[in-house]
Amino acid sequence: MDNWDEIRTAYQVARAGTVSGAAEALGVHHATVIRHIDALEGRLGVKLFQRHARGYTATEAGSDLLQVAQATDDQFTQLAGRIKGLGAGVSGELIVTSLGFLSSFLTPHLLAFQDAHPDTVIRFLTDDRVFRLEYGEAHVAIRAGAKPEEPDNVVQPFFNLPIRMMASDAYVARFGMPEGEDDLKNHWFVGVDDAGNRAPFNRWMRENVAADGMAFRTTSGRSVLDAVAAGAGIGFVSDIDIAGRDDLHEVMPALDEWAVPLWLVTHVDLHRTTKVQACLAHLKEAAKTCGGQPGNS
Amino acid sequence: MDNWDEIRTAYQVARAGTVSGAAEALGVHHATVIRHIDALEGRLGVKLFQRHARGYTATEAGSDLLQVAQATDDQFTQLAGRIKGLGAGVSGELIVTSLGFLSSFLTPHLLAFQDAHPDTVIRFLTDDRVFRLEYGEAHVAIRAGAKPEEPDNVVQPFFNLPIRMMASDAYVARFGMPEGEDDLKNHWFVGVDDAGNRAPFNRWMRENVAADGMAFRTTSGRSVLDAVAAGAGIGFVSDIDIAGRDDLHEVMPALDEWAVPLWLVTHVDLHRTTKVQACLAHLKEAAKTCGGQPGNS
DNA sequence: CATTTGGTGTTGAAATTTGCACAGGTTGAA
DNA sequence: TTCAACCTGTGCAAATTTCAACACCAAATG
Repeated sequence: MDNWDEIRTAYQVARAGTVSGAAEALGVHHATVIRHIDALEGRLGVKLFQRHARGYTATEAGSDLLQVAQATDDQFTQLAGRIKGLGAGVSGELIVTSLGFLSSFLTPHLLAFQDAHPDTVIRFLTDDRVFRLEYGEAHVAIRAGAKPEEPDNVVQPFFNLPIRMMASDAYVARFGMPEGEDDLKNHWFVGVDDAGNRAPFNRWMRENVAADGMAFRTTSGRSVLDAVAAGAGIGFVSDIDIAGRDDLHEVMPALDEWAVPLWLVTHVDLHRTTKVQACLAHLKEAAKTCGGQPGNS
Repeated sequence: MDNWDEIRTAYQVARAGTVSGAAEALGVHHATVIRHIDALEGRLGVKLFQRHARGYTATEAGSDLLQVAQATDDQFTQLAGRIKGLGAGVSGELIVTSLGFLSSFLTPHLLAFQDAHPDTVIRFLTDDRVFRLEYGEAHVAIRAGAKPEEPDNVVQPFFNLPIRMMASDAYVARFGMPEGEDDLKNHWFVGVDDAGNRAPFNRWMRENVAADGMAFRTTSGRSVLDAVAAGAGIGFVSDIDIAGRDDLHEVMPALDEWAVPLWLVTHVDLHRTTKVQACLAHLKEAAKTCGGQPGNS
């Protein structure tokens, strides 16, 4: 049963009882309607209507079709309403993804967003791997580091996450606080064990701290925080991880170049939906009020 | 939500996951599929799919459409099966109509037909008014008299119903049997009170029996039979009404010209369906075996 | 009884849709 | 790394569909 449009035409004919009426309802010429009916009957091998001078009356087959098509029409109308509402309103599922270390910062704001839009169900995915927007894995992704340049992705600056050089109570008790920038070379450091890591604060560390000053190397950013907290050495910690802890102390004033740029990334196909727009606006507002520096473009 | 074909295209894309796959399934060019999707999305104002190099993946709206369209496709497939079976097989409703006086003859044959085709429900309509095939009031009509010439009706000869000149026991007891054709003018007759009645035996009666010989005039054929049976006079009765009665006696041998031609009439739109054909075949067979004279064309 | 109205059905002309060929991109394997 | 396979996307020509106008018929109307 191909050519659903002909079924729709036949449906209107059955409803109106006349070809002309159906043509008007469909907004096409009545000759078109006649041809559709003829084609459909020809393909089915059954007469759907009995023709007479005053119009068409449905045969059994025609009434059967009328019923089915009636239901279909209702379904499609509802579907169109749902879909349009889906695009226009803020409802349904909203998938946000980011690297794991942003979770503690993002979660409260996402919850606030869900409160503001009760019809939405937010799924917040964090993983080490990068979720691919092209495959519909997420609506909004927060990326860190260099500006993503993937095609079909629209990228907006989120904010620059300040990174500070921190030492824990335990470290200070054992080794004391560095006395200014020149004293740093006499201290132990904790860092990421990845020469290719291009984060600006890591580059700074590689350049300004002797390699034998690295007391502890880890592979994940999360472990750095744990190592710093345990007193293994001085390390770079983001504002997010610092918040609410008083066992960490800033070793020297943070340099702007250390800050990690964060990006809001969406797929071009979904970027214009009001739902995604609402989410982006909410996140940007959150970044503004929570003291992050404005992102660079 | 107009243009159901585009929904069907979108459905196939959602199913296949690629434009090319959908195009192959639909038997159209993949460019056509892309244009359908674009048009549909444009009209809905919502992206149904996310495009990437490996194909299309459905968004929420797309998955919603997939579900609805899946159900629709099933519905239409079932419908097509039903309709095709409806035309091919002998099932469903079969409406037969005739003038009332043929009821006693037709009913047993229609019951036999229904026995032979258990899936059919026969509706046998008899009325004085002529049912109109053009409006779908009946599938098969049995007409009497002159050959119907309505357009869009296909007319086949059924059989010639013999008409006999009969007198009842009661009449013979009072007035005796006419002694040959010449004696008819000395007897009483029962006839239809309608000068315009063009039935051949009525014309014959008007020409060969003095007007004052008409003892009893009625308006319906049924009443003639009752009047003859009651002994009001001699009258013309069809073989159908004579069958099984032994209180009626034939006054003189029936003339061929008295016979009433019967016609099987169907609407051209329904004539080719196997159901109608089966019914016509059955009725013709019944006419042959039940002693009717072959119809004239 | 002529006339008007509202419908079907059919033809050539126009417009839209479709198909084709090719460009450009990505993925995965050699 | 290169290559091959596969998919999307687009300009242009062809084919199909649609439109417009008319003929025609039947029923309603005066």
